[in-house]
This record gives sequence, C-alpha cells and structure tokens, in this order.
Amino acid sequence: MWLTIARGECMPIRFRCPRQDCEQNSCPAKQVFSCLSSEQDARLGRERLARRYDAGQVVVHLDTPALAVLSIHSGRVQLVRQSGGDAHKVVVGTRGPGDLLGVREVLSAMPYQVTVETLEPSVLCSVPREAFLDVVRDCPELAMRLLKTLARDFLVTEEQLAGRAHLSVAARTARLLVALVDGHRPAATAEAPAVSMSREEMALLVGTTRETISRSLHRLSEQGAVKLENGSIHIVDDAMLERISEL
Amino acid sequence: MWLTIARGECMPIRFRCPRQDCEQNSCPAKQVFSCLSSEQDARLGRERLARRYDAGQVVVHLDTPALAVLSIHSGRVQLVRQSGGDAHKVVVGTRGPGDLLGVREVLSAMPYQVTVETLEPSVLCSVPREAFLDVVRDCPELAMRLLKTLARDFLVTEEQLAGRAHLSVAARTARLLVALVDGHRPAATAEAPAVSMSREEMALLVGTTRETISRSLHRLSEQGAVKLENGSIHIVDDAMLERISEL
DNA sequence: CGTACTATTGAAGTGTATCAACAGCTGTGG
DNA sequence: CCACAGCTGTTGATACACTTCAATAGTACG
Repeated sequence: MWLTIARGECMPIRFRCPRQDCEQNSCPAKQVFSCLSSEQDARLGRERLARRYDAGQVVVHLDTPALAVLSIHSGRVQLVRQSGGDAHKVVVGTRGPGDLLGVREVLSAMPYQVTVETLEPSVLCSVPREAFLDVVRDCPELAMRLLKTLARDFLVTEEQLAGRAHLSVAARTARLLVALVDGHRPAATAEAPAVSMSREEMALLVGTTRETISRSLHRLSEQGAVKLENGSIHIVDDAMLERISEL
Repeated sequence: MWLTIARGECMPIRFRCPRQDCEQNSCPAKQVFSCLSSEQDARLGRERLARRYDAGQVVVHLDTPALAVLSIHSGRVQLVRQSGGDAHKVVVGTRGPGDLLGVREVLSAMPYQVTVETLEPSVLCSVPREAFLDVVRDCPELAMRLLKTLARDFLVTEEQLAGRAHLSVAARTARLLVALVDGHRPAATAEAPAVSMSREEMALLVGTTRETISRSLHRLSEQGAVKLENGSIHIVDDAMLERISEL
C-alpha cells in the first residue's frame, strides 16, 4: 500500500519487507539483534515497523524527541548537524545497512542531536524506545555489541575531530579517499579502486565547500595521486595519498 | 612507599588509597561499579591497582595496547590526539573524578587511540582488561551505565566536530566558556561566574593557538561579554556569549 | 533545444597561523 | 638583593589557505 505525502515531510510508508531473508536472520537490519532469545525476538517482531524513504528525505529531524531506534535495512543515510543557526550543515557521518540510528539519543534520553537524511532510496525498521531498552537490559550479548560499535564509531569521529584542527583540506580529502576505498580493496586488487561521489557530498564530509574540493582533487591529480575521469575518482598512488593525508 | 623514575616515563606508584570512602562505595572511582554483586566487587577489589601521577605526566601513550581500563579517583586528565605525524597535538576532551579511561579501546580491542595526560596531580585505579570485560558481561546494569556515558560523551564530541567545520574561533571560545561555567551556575548565581585556565589549555581545547585565543578573549572583553582580570575570566553577559557562539 | 543541476575556474576578501618582539611574573643562584 | 633565565600572556606584521562571489562549461533530462 502506497501513499503520497506533501513534499518536505518525510514519507514513511508501511510496507512488507521485500526480502525473504527478513523472515530468517540474515536480514541486515536484524543482524545486531540475532543474539536475542526467541521470546525477545518475537517482541521486537511485533513492535517493529518498516518504512520506505526516497533519496534525499529527512528521516528524523534535529531536536525531535527520540521515540525509537531505527535500523537500516537497505540504503545509505547521512548524519547532519546544523551549526550556527541553520547557516551551515555539517555531515558527521554516514551509516549503511545493518547500522542503528538514534541509539545514543535513546540511551541518554535526549532529543535527536542530528538530522538523518537518506542518500539513496532506503528502507528502515523502527523499534520503539521502550522495547529497545528492555531487550538491551535483558540481553548482555546485545549490550556488548552495542558497546563495541558505539566505541568504534566514537573513535572514528574523534579522529575526524582531531583532523579538523590542523590538517589542510588536501590532507582531509586524501583521508576521505583512503577511508572510502579501504573496504573495497582486497576484492578488486588488480584494478585501481575508484570512487564515485558528488563533490557536494565530499565537501560536507570533509567540512569544506564544493569549490575547494574541486580544486583539491585537481591538485591531487596533478600530483599523480588520483586520476579524474568523467566524475569518478581513480586512486592511482595509494602511498602518496597516505603521505598527503598527514599534512 | 615512593619511587623515583627516569623522566619522560610515567611514574606509577603503588600506594594505599588515602580516602577512607574508598572502602565504602562513595569513592568516585568506584561509583560506576556500585551496581556489582559483592562477588564481582571482590574480584575487582583484588585486581584493582591504584597509582599516583604528578601533574603533566603521560598516563597512557598513543598506540600502546589497551591492557586495562583506568578509573579516575582524583585529578583531571586530558585526552590528546596527534594529527600529522607529531606536529600538532589536539585535545579531544578532558575527564575528571569518576570517569573511566580506555573503555572504548578495551571494548573494540584496539590500541590506545589517544594519549592521556594529567592536568593535575592525580590518582587512577586500573582494572585489567579481562576483569573489566567479565564484569560488564555479567552485570547488565553496568553495561547500561557504560552505554549511557559513552552515548553522552559521543554526542558531546560530535558537537565539537560540527563546531570545528564552519564556526569562527570567537564562537568556539564563547562555547567553551559557556560549557565551563554551565556546571557551576546554580551555586553562585549572585556572582559573575569566573574561569581560570591557561591560554595554552584553552587553545588546545578550542583547536587554535595561544595567540589567537588571547586576541579572541580581548575581543570578547571589548564587546562586554566577559571581563579579564589578572588571569581569570569573568562572564558578564551570558546572553551575548550565547549569541556569539553561533557565528 | 532549453532548463536545471553539477563541476570547473577565476578573482577578490578574510580569518587564522606563523614569526617575532616585548612585558609581566616566578623561581634560581650567585 | 639583584641578575638571569624561563614561562605565560600580549601585541604587531606578514603570509597564506580557504571562503565567497561570480562567470563559464559540461551533463542529464523533459
């Protein structure tokens, strides 16, 4: 069943999860919860609600009370912070399938500190706050998993924070590129790994402007670290990127 | 029993905890663990080791394997990151009595991502990695507490990250001042709250240099937001600071 | 074929780092 | 007691990376 909704609002639509896996436990959105007892799992099953979003929609808005934890079934989303009234948006991270949204706010009983925007058409499952807290309390293994991912994410954004202090845009751009291809490497080791990402998105992640990113990339290609080719960025000299990312 | 140790190294010294509270549960370093069963508590008691540090000492160093979680009994410490070789140090946060150090690294099985330096003479208790993980696994309440503080701290440093992107040094300085006095307010509501902090330390927290902090503060005092008086900073116009912290 | 969006490139303006000099204060040792 | 070095804070001059504004080129799409 589909609905049309006024633009600007989010467009949540109840729907039946399209993946058969969802009934088994291989669904990415349920992976974290795979350690639950069948009883707990049944509870989440009853309370869970899947919703579909178009690309570029706002899923949750800054300062909204955190009534649920969202788990990403498919698609990628951005965590956005406004700093300085609504003058500038800053992307503090991106999340993908299997990741949870709103855990920090639900745990610390605060309203949402970020705005979550979809980057692609996405499907998200929501788990009500109370149900989530209950299963976390009841399942030490789940708590440990959450602690682990929270700890890891924390360290990542702390590294970003450190980088913002004294690193040039070129260095941060290089870091972004390295981070983006780091996962994809072992598979296609023969080919030069490529990144295809809008300058706008890169700028928000690096914490700068489209223009400066453009200049940075062209500087990097002049130096021979990357090759620019109709929109996509091919990493040529990995070692050079690492070197540049320290300046 | 005291030892002297070559300079440059940390100077851990076994000692008997000076506070009587330590045997009860009001010791700040044990507060987080107050929910443990007497059996678990006894285990930590056996494995815990208190150490004293002078001001300005390095407690744990970047890239050292995280073999233990430290809990702060007294004193304040800085979390420092190096970015760009060893060119620049960036302070990503400060911790005080009752706070834990190294939780993130122990949980995610990584070496230390930060260097911890004491700001004052401090006493820290160390809990070995395995013992810590065991009690967390066994005590859901402790896990929940850790999740909560991790979540809160995470949100705080994420806000800092967002601020670094497009906010001026003046704005970030104002934010720092507001944050510093926020805790102290209700007590001395009649007096203008004051901050006494070295420019160096402020600079590291704001992510800039001593000189720029100095100029920023003097600009703020010209505008009438603060008053500078033999080293300490008196907050005069709170609302103005809030306004400036948005630019 | 035009509209709209994204990417590129140029030129000007500015905030901040950097280098440097100096003042104030503290502790040290002759 | 003074002289000296060492540290912190202040202030000025300069350099530069980045933002901002603006114009142009490339690309997708109806």
